[in-house]
Amino acid sequence: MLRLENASRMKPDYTQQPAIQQLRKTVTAWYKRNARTFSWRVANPDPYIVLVSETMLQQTQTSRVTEKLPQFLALFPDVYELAQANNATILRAWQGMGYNSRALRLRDCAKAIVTEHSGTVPNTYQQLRTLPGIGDYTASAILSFAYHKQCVVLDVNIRRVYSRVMQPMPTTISTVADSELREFAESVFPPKQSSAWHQAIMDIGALYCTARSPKCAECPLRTLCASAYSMQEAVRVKKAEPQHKGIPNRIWRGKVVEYLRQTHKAVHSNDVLAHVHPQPITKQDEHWFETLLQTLVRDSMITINANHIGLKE
DNA sequence: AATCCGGGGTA
DNA sequence: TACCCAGGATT
Repeated sequence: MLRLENASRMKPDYTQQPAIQQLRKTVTAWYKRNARTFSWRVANPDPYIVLVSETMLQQTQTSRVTEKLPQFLALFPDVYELAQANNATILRAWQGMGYNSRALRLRDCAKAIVTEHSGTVPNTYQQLRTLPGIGDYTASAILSFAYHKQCVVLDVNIRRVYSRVMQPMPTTISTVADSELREFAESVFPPKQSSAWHQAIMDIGALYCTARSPKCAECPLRTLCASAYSMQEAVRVKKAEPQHKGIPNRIWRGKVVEYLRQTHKAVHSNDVLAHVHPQPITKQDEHWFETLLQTLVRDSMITINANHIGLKE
């Protein structure tokens, strides 16, 4: 009796087909009833909208994209409109999204799609990967979600869920190596269901199998998961990043761009500095700021003429 | 393989 | 306060 009880609680062996089938059945049934609803998650999405939404979703929570995507699409309803936008227009439309280089790459991507692909988002991995701003995840997401290609999709959520399900993870920050993850990923997603499957895993990763404090007790995969209830909560060691007065330089850059979004004419660099930086301002602060501005020039976000700064047109 | 790149929600 | 997030490009 005790032996039977233990046996029933044994974790599945995902090198065996019955375990795979069990996982597929559980995930699919859960998703059918509990899928999150998003404006970009529709039966046959416009590939252009998938391109825009997946770019926005890079390192960005769904809640923010929910708000910004409709506004962005109202300004740039198709790839041709987006391709024509200048830097300042794109950067203003990107307000509140963060990682502003994404916005410029997305516009450049639209340009390339218009000039090299007759305005149609490519439907092969190789073609997608040559486009600016499209890496492994976004290429796979477009193929799977927009074109219903049967490919593996790996993002931070899916990596985390797969790692925990397939092997006992000692801590909440532990993951399996990518090579092994891909092998597992290839074997688990059900035939013809790449799109729904990968979005289902992302939902479970976002709702239960979270990075910090996973909700194993409520997770639909708790009986099928090698790591359920058994992970030590841990935190990543983060390396130092370039900063000024305790604030990372990327945040200072963001402050400058945000200020220039609102000032529709060029502003003297001293005024920009005064608006983003606490007083008093030393010579060292001024030198640091000049270097910071040069990185924004380098990244095609601003232009400087006679010490007057504006978003790059 | 490391580093850089936003900014807001959350515990 | 610290940590996290549907990554990608560069070096």
